[in-house]
Amino acid sequence: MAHNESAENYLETILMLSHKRPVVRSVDIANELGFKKSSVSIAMKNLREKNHITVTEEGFIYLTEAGREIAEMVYERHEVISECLVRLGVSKDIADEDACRIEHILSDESFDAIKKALKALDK
Amino acid sequence: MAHNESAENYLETILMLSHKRPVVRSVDIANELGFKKSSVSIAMKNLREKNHITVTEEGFIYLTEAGREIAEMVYERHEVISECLVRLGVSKDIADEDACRIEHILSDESFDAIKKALKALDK
DNA sequence: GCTTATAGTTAGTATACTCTAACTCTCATT
DNA sequence: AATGAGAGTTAGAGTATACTAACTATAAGC
Repeated sequence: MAHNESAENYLETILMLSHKRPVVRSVDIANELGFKKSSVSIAMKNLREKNHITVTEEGFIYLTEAGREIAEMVYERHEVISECLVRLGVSKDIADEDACRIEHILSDESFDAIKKALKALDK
Repeated sequence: MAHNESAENYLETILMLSHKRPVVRSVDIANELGFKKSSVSIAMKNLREKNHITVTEEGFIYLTEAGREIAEMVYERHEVISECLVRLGVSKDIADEDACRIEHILSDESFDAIKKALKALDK
């Protein structure tokens, strides 16, 4: 993974918020992540320029195909890593915090290995 | 863990190199990490100011008590995380690379859980 | 003694990311 | 109409980290 940690995190947050609400605005992202709206504004500008999101006149934010792909990949990583830690006895909260950081830096190979191990446990 | 990722990495590298060679110099660290010597020079200055290393007149670098403690903690994390990934089927090289990044951001709780799980496997 | 290689330092640059502060725009209520 | 809340933007600052380029100092070889 390239070092788009910040961008990946924003995309993931947009995806998560879009599951919870009808529309997602900059201010919702700022609240969710605990960032200032100016920071989010700049981040959204960058995501727009990379064609990872589109923003309507009303300020509603939508993922593009490319953006959604990244967001869903990161989200899946989050779920798998968090689940793995919880299985090892880590509390849900801490597992989520750790997953939030690890999801961006883990190699594909390691991710696949963890995913496979979890699947094997489910059988 | 505070965000001393870079400093932690330098300390860990000094510890590793000190296992392989009689003395450790800035240039050895630069070669090991693939950084420019100017970057290492600045990093060593910071570590000196934090009393994590001492540097002799000849330019030999030694960990202080405080520095060694951090280095050994990070090193142990590296070993445990890498071992965990290898057990899941990840190649040694990739496991090492991933461990290098995860070791700085994993919570104590998750680290302990992984360590415990590995120990249980060894029995 | 002079040249070259090796090691270290410093100054200034670049990137990524977030922050504060100040501004605009729109809408609702008085 | 005027005030004020909510949302978004921009400019400028600050931190962390590594880089290039230019410099110093020391040691080795000719």
